Amino acid sequence: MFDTQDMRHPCGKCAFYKKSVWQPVEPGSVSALTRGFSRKDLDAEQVLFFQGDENQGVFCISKGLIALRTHSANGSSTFLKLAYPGDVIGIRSFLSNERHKTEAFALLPSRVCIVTSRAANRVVDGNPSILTRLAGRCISELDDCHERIIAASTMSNKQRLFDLLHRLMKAHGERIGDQMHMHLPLSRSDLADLIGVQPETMSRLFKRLKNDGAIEVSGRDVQMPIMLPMQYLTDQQSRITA
Amino acid sequence: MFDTQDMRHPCGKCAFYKKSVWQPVEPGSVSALTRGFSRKDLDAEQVLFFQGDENQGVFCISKGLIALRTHSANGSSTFLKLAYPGDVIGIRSFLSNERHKTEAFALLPSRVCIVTSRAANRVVDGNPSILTRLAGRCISELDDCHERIIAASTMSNKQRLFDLLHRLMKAHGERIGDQMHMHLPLSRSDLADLIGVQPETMSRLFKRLKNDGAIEVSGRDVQMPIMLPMQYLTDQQSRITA
DNA sequence: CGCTCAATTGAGACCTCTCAAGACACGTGG
DNA sequence: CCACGTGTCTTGAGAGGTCTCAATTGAGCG
Repeated sequence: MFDTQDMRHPCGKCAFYKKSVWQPVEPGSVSALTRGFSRKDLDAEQVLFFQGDENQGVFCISKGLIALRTHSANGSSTFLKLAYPGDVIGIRSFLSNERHKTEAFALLPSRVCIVTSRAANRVVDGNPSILTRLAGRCISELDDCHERIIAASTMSNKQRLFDLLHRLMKAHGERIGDQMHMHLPLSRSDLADLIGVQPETMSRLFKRLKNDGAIEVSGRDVQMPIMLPMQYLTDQQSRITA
Repeated sequence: MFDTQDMRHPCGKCAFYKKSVWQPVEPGSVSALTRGFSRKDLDAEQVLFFQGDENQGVFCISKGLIALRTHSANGSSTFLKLAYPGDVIGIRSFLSNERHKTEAFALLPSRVCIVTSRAANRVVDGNPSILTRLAGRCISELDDCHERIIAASTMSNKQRLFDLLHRLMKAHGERIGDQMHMHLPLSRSDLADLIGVQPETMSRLFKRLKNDGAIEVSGRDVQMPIMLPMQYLTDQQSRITA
């Protein structure tokens, strides 16, 4: 058994300690981990690493919201992931020892915990089970990507936007009566890069959802009923609620 | 240094031995590997595993072409990957110990080498470096998925179909004069599931590429010039040829 | 007020979907 | 040999969705 809190372990005080990829480690690895460990606070809009940067370590999100996006040669950009507290980013670049293929920047004021690649390598060498957990995170990412590919080719953009808003609502929303309310952490054109449409189309998708009565919108404030109308339920959601 | 061929290792005779995820292993692990090792020949259309099956092991493709697809509740299906000789499939399900989320079936007569999950676990326990290589395969898959997500949101379907045909041509084509020729290993509706459009649209995309003079088509036989016209070059391709 | 940036709206071209009907190759049985 | 399925692929037509370019609105801010 391992403690769910351990003050000698740099992640000991973290709310995500139980699920940490750096836990459990042998007592001998804790000092190496501690030496290579640091925290960093990010303002909204601040960049954690750029596309093309060398890998400086593995980042675990402690607070806030980090977006991963890539810029293409033609000037367009695509959001690949929204990373929430507990998520680990930079694994791809760390394990493959390649430059970052994505840019990471904060959508909200955030805090990340950093383990330098050198320390991470040392800890992994001493604790192979860490690799299992890192691989597990890769698998989760892969599952997310697969879901997204499937969604992109089987669902309409309107549905996918609603799904996205629904997920954001679960993460950022608060209940007001029988409505859920949130302040969107993304601009319209960020949302467009997430769904894969042009900003103008995003604006029109919002309008259509509004006309359908599925959501209420005012700027970045969004409301939706707690009980979702049938036609907006994803298979997954309907399975859960059924 | 490790031999590129080792007759005691079950993969010793394989053309992909050098890149095998099961190599190098300690001599003591070879016997465990051998005990859990088998080969299987598949006819075209034959299924290797179904969506929802328990993981029976890790599969390495030795010959042929295996497609991974998922069937959704609404009846539509999506191709997630074409796996060529040297590729390893079933890693996701093996590492996460979950049921297969995809169906694997042969598009061409194929041969796969199978390591049972029990043997794979044993070998991994004794050789943590195997995990690094398995994780490396996950990373590659992740990169592929990211590329596909980016392509889906930045390129037209016509361009993406051309890219796909171009990649298939590199894998299956043969040169005839200044043209490349191939027999498509996939039906039109499989191609549609790969690009994410309806079969009718796939047919029309072919027609447009034909009208553009980019390809020549007759049934499943496709020809394209070795020198690609400028507007069909992907950024990646033009970087290579530049 | 005037500037700037984000967001919306309009118009027309183009693309994709759906449903339906035809074309084609390839079997099998008469 | 032909007629007749069967499954794949193609084509047509209309509705609806998306893109592009351009103009407009709206919200901060000096």
